[in-house]
Amino acid sequence: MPAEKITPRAQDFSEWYNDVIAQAELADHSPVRGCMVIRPHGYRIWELMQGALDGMFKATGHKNAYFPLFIPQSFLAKEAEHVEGFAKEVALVTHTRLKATGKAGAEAIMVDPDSKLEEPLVVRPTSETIIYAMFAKWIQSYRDLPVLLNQWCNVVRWEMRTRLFLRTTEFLWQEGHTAHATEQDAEAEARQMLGVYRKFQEEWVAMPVITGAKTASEKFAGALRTYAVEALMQDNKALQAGTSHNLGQNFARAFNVQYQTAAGGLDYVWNTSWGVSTRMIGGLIMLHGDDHGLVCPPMLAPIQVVIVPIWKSDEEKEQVAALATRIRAEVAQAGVRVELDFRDGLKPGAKYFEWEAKGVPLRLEVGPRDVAAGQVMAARRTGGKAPIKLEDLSARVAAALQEIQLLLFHAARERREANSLRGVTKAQFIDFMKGPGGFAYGGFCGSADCEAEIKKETAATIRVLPDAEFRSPEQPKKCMWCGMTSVAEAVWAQAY
RNA sequence: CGGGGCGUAGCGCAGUCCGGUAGCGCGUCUGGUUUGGGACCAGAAGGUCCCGGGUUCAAAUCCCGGCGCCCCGACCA
Repeated sequence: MPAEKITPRAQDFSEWYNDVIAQAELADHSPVRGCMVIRPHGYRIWELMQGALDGMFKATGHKNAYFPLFIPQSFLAKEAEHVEGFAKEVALVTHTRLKATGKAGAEAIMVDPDSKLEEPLVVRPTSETIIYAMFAKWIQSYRDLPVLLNQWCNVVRWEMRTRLFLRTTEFLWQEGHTAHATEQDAEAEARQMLGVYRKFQEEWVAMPVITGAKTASEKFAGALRTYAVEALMQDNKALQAGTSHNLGQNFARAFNVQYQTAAGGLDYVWNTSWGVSTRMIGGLIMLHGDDHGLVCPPMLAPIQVVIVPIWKSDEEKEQVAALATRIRAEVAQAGVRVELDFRDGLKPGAKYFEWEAKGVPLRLEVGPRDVAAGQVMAARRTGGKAPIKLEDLSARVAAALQEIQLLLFHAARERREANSLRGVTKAQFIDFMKGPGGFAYGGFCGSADCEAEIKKETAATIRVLPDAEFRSPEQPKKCMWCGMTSVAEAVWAQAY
């Protein structure tokens, strides 16, 4: 049965979101403020994301490495914009020991004042500084370039307000860091990785994205230019699902990452950094979920197919078990992540609801009638139920999964387009942001003041200055807000 | 950090205004009957009522002070 899509833009959406996470057993709030416990089912989604992305990074010539969790406080101070961007949200290690006080309860232990560090250590909010400090040691010659590294790790940002997956105090991510001889090389790398993110999100997450550049006020602290992929959620708020930065020579100067050029001169390297995080899981939930719970795109579904056996008598149970076991083996053999739910004492309907809440894309029901007819009943999480003949079962299952994957992508893209408004005027823009919301395309004068005023009045920000492919056929001449000459088309939305 | 809501059994909640035996639903356990869209009957287990003080013969309930969680705002991936 096709589920009604959830109510957009209400507080209901937040409640629904938390409920999906709970019902699907993805994550929990931890006893530590703002932190998240990712449960096995949720973590499996992350592992699948990691596997896919890691393969794409390696295919583009990158290698994995690991850098420390702790960064000397002084490192953070070396790049002026970077300090400003992160200083107000870092966790610090200032002491290295506790000591017993002899008192009872919570006071039984205290920070040992004698263990105070001379220089506090910052728990990494991102690793540019420590990585470029190392690059300075590793890079001497143009022959050492490019350096193309990635690391999978956790980072900590002490945000005021948190939300499972979307903005947690600690989160898991991947951060790529590269060094290049020329600006062109760095620009090409930043662009290439943005393309990798786009491909991953479209093909794996079934998440249509808009690519483009951030304005000065939205760019990464310390970057020359920031590019981003932006998606539209079902409540018509935008989610920044990944970023790629051309850092220019800003960090190279701050950390003295110099190399000898082929011509014999000395020059600073050009850096890029790029990252995606567990936030993408939040995006997946908000993009595809419905009133029945999570809808996992097959490519990232921890369980792609669940087999639910149905029986009455012992004799039927035996026959059904034989068939269910056989088809599990057959489907698993074809590389599909499949689970056979043979729990006794639960009615089939109860199992359906449970697996739907967990987002399993395809359910195969196997009962006495199917045994007799030489078929199984296949119910799609996206709606529709039809028998599948046992011949070619695994091929048909694979085809169904592929269709579901594509259907999710196309449905999401249609929703995005239906909630996009092009060539907006100021009045339309205000109504749009007060009302349904979505992506608003319009002319932008390039002024940060104008940008700030729009944000203040409508809570909308420029998500990207879209790449050519996403721009409107007719380019705006005037800023939709102030009426001055437009320097670029911009896409606005209220955002997570 | 500002505004709002909340904290009682594993989960969801009632009880708090107006102090007087700790309750309900779901889940769990036992037994039986069930099983093609959330099963039913019978029985059972399960609690520092967030923490610390105070008032009172008596506090989940009233008073004071903490802590934590959720939602909205500012900030952010």
